[in-house]
Amino acid sequence: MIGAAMELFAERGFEQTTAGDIAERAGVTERTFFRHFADKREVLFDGSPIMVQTARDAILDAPERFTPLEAALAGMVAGGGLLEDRREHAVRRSGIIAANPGLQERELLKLATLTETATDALHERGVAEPVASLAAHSAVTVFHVAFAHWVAADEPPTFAACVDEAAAALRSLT
Amino acid sequence: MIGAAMELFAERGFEQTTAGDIAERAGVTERTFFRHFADKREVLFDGSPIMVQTARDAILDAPERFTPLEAALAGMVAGGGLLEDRREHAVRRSGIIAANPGLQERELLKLATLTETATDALHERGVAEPVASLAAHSAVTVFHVAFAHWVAADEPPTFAACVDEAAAALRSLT
DNA sequence: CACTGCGATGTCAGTGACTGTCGTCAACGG
DNA sequence: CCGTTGACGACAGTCACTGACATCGCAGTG
Repeated sequence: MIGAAMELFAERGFEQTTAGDIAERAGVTERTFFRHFADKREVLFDGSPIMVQTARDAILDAPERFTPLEAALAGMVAGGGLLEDRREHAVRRSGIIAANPGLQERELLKLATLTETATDALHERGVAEPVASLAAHSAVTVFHVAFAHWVAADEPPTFAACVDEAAAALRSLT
Repeated sequence: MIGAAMELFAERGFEQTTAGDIAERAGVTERTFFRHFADKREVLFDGSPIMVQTARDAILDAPERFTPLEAALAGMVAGGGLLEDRREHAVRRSGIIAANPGLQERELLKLATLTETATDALHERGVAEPVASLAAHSAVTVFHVAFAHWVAADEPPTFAACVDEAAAALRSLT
């Protein structure tokens, strides 16, 4: 079903594709489509909960000596690592999202839940406010910038390398 | 029209209010409502472009000696300053948004355009990538955290004070 | 004063995203 | 062999939003 949707979005664009179109190509009913996905946009964000969970686990498993920001960044590297072997898919998906404001909104929401989850994980590590929120926000910002760079690059670098690069730039800010 | 919408959202919630309801209370047609607002959510984000513009101007007007982050933060203080004398409204609005995921999505999108505008303004100041993006992201993060604190506080502090506080915490991260 | 845009609005019909409900059918455990 | 359960199709309904066209008030112009 996700495959059918991505095909159609690539062919005619997101708005020009109706939920019925996707369902038809997938060989099911429109009603069934909405049983699997809360709304038309969700079909592009299927793996998001897994990534968030992975990031959370990595933050909790990070060595104790790590600063809050370092722990949060470790989570981003772990989460982004899931994309490492599906770069093709990630690039196509990212192109579709870039072409539609509504999808960007949804992506922002997913990043926000990543931020919240990271904040909670830092709390569990004993980090207090507002440091936890700021470290989580900063780490997700780094993730965002790193992802953009990783997707745009011709010679694909390691995702972790992109994160390191963006994190270094962040440190140089203050 | 904005007043009518806020009343209804507060009375029965965002989802339980139809565009027709808002139009009726405002004494116009549903069609007219959609001539003034691109969609039902936009009615809560009317002042956003002005705030973004104010922030942009402040970034461009900041003293040359300011670092990129300092300039971006000056923009956030200026933008947030617009809310200073309408705190009541800001608090009610923020409660409505917090109660609805769709509205949070839209708010995130507005923050993203603030980030983009700030990035562009930094570019105009001669700041290069990825520093410009990261400084803008960081400043908007500070804005976000500061705003949440400003809205939640019982004894309302100055918005600028909230920004300073959050910015100090940010600096302590690295 | 009559005439002429023109911008804001009302009216109406239509599309598409979602939702609630009900019936069917196949897998599965007892 | 039978009751349960879960996934699905069928269908009707609501609501967000859009395009097309008619109307109306108002400013400027002769």
